[in-house]
Amino acid sequence: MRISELSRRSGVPVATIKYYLRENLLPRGEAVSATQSDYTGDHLARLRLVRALVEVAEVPLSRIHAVLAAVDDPGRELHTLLGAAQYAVTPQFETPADDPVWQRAEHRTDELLAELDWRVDAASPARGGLVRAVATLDRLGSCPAPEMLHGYAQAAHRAAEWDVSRIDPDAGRADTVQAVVVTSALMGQVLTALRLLAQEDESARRFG
Amino acid sequence: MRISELSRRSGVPVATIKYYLRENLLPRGEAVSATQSDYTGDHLARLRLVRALVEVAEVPLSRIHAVLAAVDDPGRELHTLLGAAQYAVTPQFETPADDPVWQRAEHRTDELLAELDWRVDAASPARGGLVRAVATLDRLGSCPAPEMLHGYAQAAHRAAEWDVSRIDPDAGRADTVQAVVVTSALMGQVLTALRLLAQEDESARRFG
DNA sequence: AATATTGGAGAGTAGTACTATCCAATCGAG
DNA sequence: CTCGATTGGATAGTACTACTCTCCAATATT
Repeated sequence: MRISELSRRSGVPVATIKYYLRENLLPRGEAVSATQSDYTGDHLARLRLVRALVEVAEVPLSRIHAVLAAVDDPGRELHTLLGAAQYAVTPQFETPADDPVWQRAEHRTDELLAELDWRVDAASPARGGLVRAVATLDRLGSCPAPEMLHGYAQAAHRAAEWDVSRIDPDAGRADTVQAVVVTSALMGQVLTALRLLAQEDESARRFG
Repeated sequence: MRISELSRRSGVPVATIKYYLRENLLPRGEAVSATQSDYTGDHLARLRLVRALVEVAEVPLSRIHAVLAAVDDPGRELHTLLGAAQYAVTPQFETPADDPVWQRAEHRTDELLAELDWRVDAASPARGGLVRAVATLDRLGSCPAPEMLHGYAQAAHRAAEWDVSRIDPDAGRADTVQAVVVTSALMGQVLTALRLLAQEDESARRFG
């Protein structure tokens, strides 16, 4: 298909598609002539993936690069892909060196992970994000109780079981890889939205 | 305290504090003279709240305005505050009019909410976010199974119970209000991070 | 032959969140 | 009391992201 059809079928303006081509977020179509390239269904699927990550998961383009590199790397093992997808969609930040609040949060986090017996990388961006959130809550005087963190961890574990059970290692690689990325990013939005709705319901039952 | 001390104690540059004063994200200190104002502990707490929402919860300043308006409204009832906090921290977007995928997602969402017997506002931004995420998953060919959505909903409900149980209606109003906002925004980050860590653990156990 | 589309490149734009500079008033150490 | 530092207030400038627009020559379509 030509670029105008790709635009029509995806709903993405031609100018934006050209921008993605320049930024290597979308591979070039096969050149048919000096003024025409042929785009395939794969291009359409890739474009939809990029738009889903940009619009819905709100992943910055710079990190979508990393996601796509992982998706396109044929040598990547399945169990490292999830880590790469997570790494790419998780915001990065620098950790303060000598902050007593931070160190306390780090200690509480590691204690929690040890009690749960979760095998996670100490350098995982998700661990950093958890430490930061706990430290921030602490600083605001709303430090969550250990039981609350455990309750949350159980809820998170339940969701994660569904996520991982969804991965079919025997399916075609390209499909699996995209499913992992999509699950990681978009099911997170689903969980967030469901939590807010559950809050609304629970609050109405108790106080409404 | 003076502005320099407020800056030192919060870690926020003086120029940024001045910017927040201009943008009405922070109330002005009491004027002592033409070149000096007095800032209190309340200013420090407010500043920390704004920074937590900006840095950790990644709420845009425009929406922090709405959060603070809800926090500062003395006539606001408790059970409407959570809604306002949610509304403020949830990204807005326009819904497509005639999109069969969207309508299917909307139908599936309402069915789920009906089965769960959750009493939620049909105009809730969280409901819109859920519909959008489901529609996007569908469009990418990874539409979640109803059982998976139910599993996620149970996980979300478990987290929400902790959130709501944390609200003490008898505590001082200002504290309660801030706790609600903080819980809504920052515990969401905690849940997200815990889900990613649980994925890492679960994936290691199954495939690692 | 006339009109439209394409690939490609470059510059321009809109929005967000600061950050820097300037100024006159005033504060504070010596 | 003097003189450098600080403050409130205003204005302008910056860095970054994600597009969006314009232009061109080479095709493609009618």
